[in-house]
Formats: sequence, structure tokens, C-alpha cells
Amino acid sequence: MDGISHSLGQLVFQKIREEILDGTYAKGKELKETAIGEELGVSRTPVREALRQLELEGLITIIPNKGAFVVGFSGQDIRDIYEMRLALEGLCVKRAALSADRVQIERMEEILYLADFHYSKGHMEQMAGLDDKFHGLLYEAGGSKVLEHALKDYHQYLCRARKTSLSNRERAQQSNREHWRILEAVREQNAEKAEEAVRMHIKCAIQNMEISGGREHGQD
Amino acid sequence: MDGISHSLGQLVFQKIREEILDGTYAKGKELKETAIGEELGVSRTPVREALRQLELEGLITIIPNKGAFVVGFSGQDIRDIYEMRLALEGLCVKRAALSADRVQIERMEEILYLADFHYSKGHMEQMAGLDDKFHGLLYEAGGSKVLEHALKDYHQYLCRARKTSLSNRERAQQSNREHWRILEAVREQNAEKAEEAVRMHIKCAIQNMEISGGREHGQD
DNA sequence: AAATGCATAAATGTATACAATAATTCATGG
DNA sequence: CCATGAATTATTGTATACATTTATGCATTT
Repeated sequence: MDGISHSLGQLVFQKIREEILDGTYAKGKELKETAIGEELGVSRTPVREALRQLELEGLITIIPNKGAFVVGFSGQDIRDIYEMRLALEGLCVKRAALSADRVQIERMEEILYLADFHYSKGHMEQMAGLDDKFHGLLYEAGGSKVLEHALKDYHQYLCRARKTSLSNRERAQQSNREHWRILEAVREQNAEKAEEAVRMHIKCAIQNMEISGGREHGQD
Repeated sequence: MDGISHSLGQLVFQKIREEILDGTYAKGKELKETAIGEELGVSRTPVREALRQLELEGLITIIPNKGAFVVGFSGQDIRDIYEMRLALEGLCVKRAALSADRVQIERMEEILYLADFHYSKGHMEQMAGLDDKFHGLLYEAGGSKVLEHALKDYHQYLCRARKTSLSNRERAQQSNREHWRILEAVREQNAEKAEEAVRMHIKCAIQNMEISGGREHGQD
């Protein structure tokens, strides 16, 4: 949306964050300020700011006077976050069913049509992006800033798990069918049905992860 | 627990955080790095780190090259966070009922006895602290790092609302009774009952806020 | 040969200096 | 008297310098 005008510190933050979330920086790796700074062509100051933010988010641990170490998520953490999403996204979509306006619904519809198109063409990377967008719109439609903020975080945490999952053609198709079902319920302003659809959607995602990509997250 | 050995930046972070959460820094106030630094006797560097963390948490907004402004929570935000707690804490306590060990249960019991004592003496401030501790132990007993992390955040966000609420003697007593009921269910390893008890507890907290302290949060 | 202790090196924590951008003030012109 | 604009001030963004703490390596000792 607004990829512009961020300060260097924010760019460094997002960069390191991505590299942790997609596994480039493995769990336990020490992040040295000077090294990262040199690599990205900036001084230690913005790097430090980024590291402090990452610690707050729980992605790294900073041991005073020692260093910053990647924590990452264990397989159990991933499952836990899915469960939390199950709870919060259910709440969110119930609210969305009651408060979503026509414009929001149309934008979601647009996303799902696009996703169907890309599915038919076999563009799996695009599907992941559209998945992000659809859920983002759903969070927005919930009408709560704090809830939206939390859900976006969780969604990003699961980014890696989701990518491996959606690269599976079958799962991608099913996922979009579930999206349609959610949207249908929202359009009908049927909160119960919407919540149930979301619960189903996330439960399927969990199940799919357990089967296929469960081993890729370096859980101890 | 471990109030020691934090860096200056972390202290500044916690200080500003508190002042936002208990309303010292009102919504819309601009936080200037030099001013805060002088006030706390530190340079801009740790202050900046703190501000970046606060932005990530959503407590302030940083407009690049302009400044940092307190966002704070509206009355609706407070209600939303209570709802989110309702969902997540229900999840957490279900897990706690299945996985809490004897030591954890005894520690919670200890807290509740202490709370009863302080109630009888009319020490209302102490009650608030014990409420924090009890829920903290409950989160720990849930056995999920990420869930614990999230719930602790939400609990802190509601700190101000809770304080005004627990200063009411009646509510304080009822709250502790509800705590006992939760603990009872956990001890019996009755997940359903525990979840129901938590839902009841939080619903009462919401209700109490709506009646008594709802106007104090400057919702627009 | 293993362990201990000191000296050196390296990394973090903080402060200050410099650069760039936004806000303010004051003067000037209509 | 008000509006406009340039100069000044203030504030943020970044880099560098200094202080402190921790890690490392080598010599010495047992």
C-alpha cells in the first residue's frame, strides 16, 4: 500500500524481519550490529533501532552487553499461532459480517476472482500475495484497529508456513474455495456462518501444515 | 521478577510506556526526543530506541521527519481488547487446565489467599498487583510462549481500566471469587469449566467497566 | 599438559556531531 | 493590516566517537 517514505531504520527492520521469517537467519544465529550495518550500507544506529523492535516482537532475544540472537518459531509456536488466529479471526469475521460495507465486500470479491484466475494459470506465488490481501481486507472489515493489528502480525508470522502450503496446487484451490465461503457468509451478514467458515479455513490450514510442511520449521 | 540489568533504552521504554498507559501522556501529545532525554537524564539515542518500540506496539505514531505522537486507546479499543482477551484467555486457560503442574497451581493458590487477605484489610492497590500476578501465572501455565506474550501485552494495555475497576470494593471481591473459580476448574483439569469461568470473569470485567469507568478513557 | 591470569581485541551501550527536513519568525510588499 | 516569502530555529535522521563490558589468545604456572 504505502511502501514509500520509510526511514532507514524501518527498512532495516523489515529486511531483518523478513530474513528471520523466511529462515535466512536461522534460529540461534547472532546478529552483530556492525556486520549487518556494513552489509546494508548503513551505520549501527538504524540497525540498533531495528534490533530493539525485533526483540519487542519476540523474534530475537537481546542479552545485554552480549548480543542479539534469533529466536524464531518452533513448530509448536506455529501451531499455537494458528490456534490464536482461530480464536481472533473468528471474532474478527463475526464483526465483519455485521459491519462490512459494500465497497469492502467488492474489494474482497475482486481479490478472490483474481486468485481464481491465477490458480487457473498456475501462478502460485501470486496466490500467496492474494491470500495476504484477502485476509488483510477481512481484518479491516472487522472494524477494530487493535484486532486488525494483532491479526496482521500473526498472519505475517505464519508467512513461511503458508507459502510452502500454498505452493501445493490442491491446497491453494481449496483455500480459495474456503475464502469464497467466508465472503459469502459476510455478504449475507451471517456472523455464525462466517465464523464457522473461518474456523474451517484455519483448521484446514493447520491440518495441511501438519501433513506436508511440518518438518521444515526446525522445531526441537 | 527480574527488574535488574536492563539497558537505559529499556528503562526509557518502560517509563514512557507507563506514562502513556496511565494517561500522563495524553492522546495526541507530541513526544520530543530531546525533551524526554533531558527529563530522564539520557541522550537521544536510548529515547529513539524506546520510541521505535512504542510505535511497533501501536502506542504512538511516528511520522517521518515530523515527530512521535501518542495514539493511546479509545473506549472502543478498550472494549475490543477485552473481547480479544475473552477469546485468547479462554484458549489459554483450557490449555492450562490440561497442562498446569502442581507447583504452578500452588503458586496461584498462594496469590489468591494473599488477595483475600488484602481485600479484608482494604488494600486495594495491592489487589491490582495480585490480579496481574494471578493472570501472569495463568498465562504461564498455558504452556505457550507466544500466547503468553500476547496475553501479557493485552493485560498491560488494560492496566488503567482495571485499576479504576478494582478500586471498587465490590468488584474487587467478586473478581477474586471468579479467580478462585478459575483455579478450581484448573485444579480439576476441567477445561470446559475453566474456559467458562474465564469467560464469565472477563465479561464481568467488561460489564463493570461499562457501568463505572467507561467515561474515563477519552473515547471520541 | 591443563588451568589460570593478564593483555589485547571485539562488540555493545551511550553520547555527541553532522546532515536533512520541517516549523517558526520576522521582514517586506501589497 | 494581512499575506507572502526568505532566513532562522528547532527537530528528526544518520553517522561517528568514546566508554564499558565481554570474548579471545597467549604466556605463565602448577
